[in-house]
Amino acid sequence: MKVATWNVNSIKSRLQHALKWCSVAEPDVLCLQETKVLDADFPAREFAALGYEHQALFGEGAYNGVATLSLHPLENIEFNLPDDKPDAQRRLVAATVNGIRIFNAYAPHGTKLGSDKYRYKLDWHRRLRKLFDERFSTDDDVILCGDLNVAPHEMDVWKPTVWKDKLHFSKPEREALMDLKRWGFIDLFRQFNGEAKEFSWWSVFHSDFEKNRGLRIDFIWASPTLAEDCTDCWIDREPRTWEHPSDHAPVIAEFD
DNA sequence: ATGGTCGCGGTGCGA
Repeated sequence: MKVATWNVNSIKSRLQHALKWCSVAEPDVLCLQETKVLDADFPAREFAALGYEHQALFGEGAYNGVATLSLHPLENIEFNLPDDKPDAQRRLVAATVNGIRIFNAYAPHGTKLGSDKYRYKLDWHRRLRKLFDERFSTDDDVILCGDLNVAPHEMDVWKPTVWKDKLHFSKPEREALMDLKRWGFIDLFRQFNGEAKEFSWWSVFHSDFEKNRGLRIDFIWASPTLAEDCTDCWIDREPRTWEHPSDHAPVIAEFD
């Protein structure tokens, strides 16, 4: 089984990229972030035509939004964090596929260090950790994937001296991300790629991708026993080279 | 070293 995550930065703008990539990469489950579309306007038929007829949609009009698309049935679909209000930004959808509980997350950006939105970001990571503490054991088969908007280590940043104390790499953000991971998650990309400097995001400015000035902020994390069943995990930079790309590249994990 | 780009929606803001 293949699980993929991709921040598409508007599914309406990226539909042809997403369909093309799906038909080649053939993920069983595709977790999308920043869909930026109401559920009623999501291009559901286009994905169903490729076999992704099981869909958990959780979108807004212009911002945020997540969607989990699957070749296999999605069970027990849940939205957002337990203590989120009904009108909270739509950033999280969970579903069970083949016995695996998959959380598809779009963490807050944070906007600016020290801002209210920055504090909301740190608190969002904390509340997500709480969800796993309260609801799951590390013996369960759990995946947390998506755009977590923080680069954990220096090797996940193109130039750590430039990014020190910057949004996405500040100490409080890295600590919040590490605390979430310490629930028991294994970073599947790192399980197979050692200290490789590979990135999943480059700014929208073309020169940053051309010069490979990126960050690794998109992840597929798995609980320990599930991580043992993972045979590979990689970042596919190809769609980032296509015309009018998302600023993010997809990440894929394969399981036995 | 600086400034550079999109998406949304119909102007400037968020990323």
